[in-house]
Amino acid sequence: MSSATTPARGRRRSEQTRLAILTAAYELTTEVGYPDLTIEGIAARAGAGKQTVYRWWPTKADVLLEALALKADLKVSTADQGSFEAELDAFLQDSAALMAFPGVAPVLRSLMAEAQRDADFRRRFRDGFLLKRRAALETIVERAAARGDKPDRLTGAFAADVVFGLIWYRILATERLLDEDDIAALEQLLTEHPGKE
Amino acid sequence: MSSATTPARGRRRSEQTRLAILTAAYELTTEVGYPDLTIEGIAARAGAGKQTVYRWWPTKADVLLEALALKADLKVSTADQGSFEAELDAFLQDSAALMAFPGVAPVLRSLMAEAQRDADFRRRFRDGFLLKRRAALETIVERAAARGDKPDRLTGAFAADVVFGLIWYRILATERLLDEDDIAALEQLLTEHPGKE
DNA sequence: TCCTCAATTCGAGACGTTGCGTCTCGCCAA
DNA sequence: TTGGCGAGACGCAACGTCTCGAATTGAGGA
Repeated sequence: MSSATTPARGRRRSEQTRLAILTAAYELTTEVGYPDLTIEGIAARAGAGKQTVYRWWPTKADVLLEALALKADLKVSTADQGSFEAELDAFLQDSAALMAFPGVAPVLRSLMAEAQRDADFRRRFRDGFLLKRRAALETIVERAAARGDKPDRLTGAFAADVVFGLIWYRILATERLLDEDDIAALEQLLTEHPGKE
Repeated sequence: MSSATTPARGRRRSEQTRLAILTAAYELTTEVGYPDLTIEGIAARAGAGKQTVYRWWPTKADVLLEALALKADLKVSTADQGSFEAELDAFLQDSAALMAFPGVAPVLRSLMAEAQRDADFRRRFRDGFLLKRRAALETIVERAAARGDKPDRLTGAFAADVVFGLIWYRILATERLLDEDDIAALEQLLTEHPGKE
């Protein structure tokens, strides 16, 4: 069960080929679009065999998911900024910047679309991407609660639904990215203290 | 440009076949799932020829979009209820009921996914479905503004982004439907009057 | 130390299958 | 006479699997 039981005999996986495949997938998506992205095309562009791709990734969506993590730095700011408002702002700024990174929005659209079609990928996408993003935001809300900084009746889960709901709805249903006004409106909505002040 | 210029010569379109195709598409989607839904399968189930389907709908997604309108009553409550809160509640209750209607959530998932892949369908889906839903909610916000009932700094567009963002994020990224607690939390979020009270 | 063998990945591409969207046919209704 | 109808043949494209010989790596014997 441990790695010690598998001394890794035989030829090792080529890291160079792995990177070539991920890069080819990302570039091809921006060039021809996700529907016309094929495993065959990825392999050809990367100078690899089809079997090499199929050996390591179950679907083209999984290739793209890993390529996204490679291309765009997916770490989000969850550092303690002293106040709920400051941390929420940092998180939203990071998210907006990520969305604005070239090619990211189309790739996210494609991955979410694929997650609706393929139940297995849906699980991998949720565990490997969506839930990680949620966890980051919920950490901020929990810290605010411990700090006594959190608006009443606001739960981490609901805050995540609202924030990611807005972000994803913008990506999927509109063509608009998050701008400063959106971030300001969202912060105002979530940081109000009803019944106080 | 008017219908008078087309005296409708030749055999008329069969309404019976149209309904059979829409019903077959809706049922097949719930049975085999959207990815395995094919025009050939729809035609076979409906006892129609492939060409009959292709003649009237450009893609299977368009068939399903029309089938959705047929199966689930898509009208939303925009009647004047006297207050912003009452109208928002009625709208959210209607939306939650629609989502809970058998087969609606999977169909909505499929249509949104298809809209990410096909730019032409994307436009039809937006104009024929998404924007109509938005307009209904924005009507409510505008009436509240005229009534002096609207929270400060809340715009119809932003309210629509938040509400539909939450609904769609729930459909696409989670498996949870809107429940009463969600509706209550959303209403509280949107009806607070910061700086007043 | 050196050699041989098994294990594993690699690039390349052949293969059968599937569903696509178009086209054609004869029939039928307005 | 015009155009929708059911039925299905047709060529095309991409799928995912399989096979091939070469390259790389570790294990174990000489």
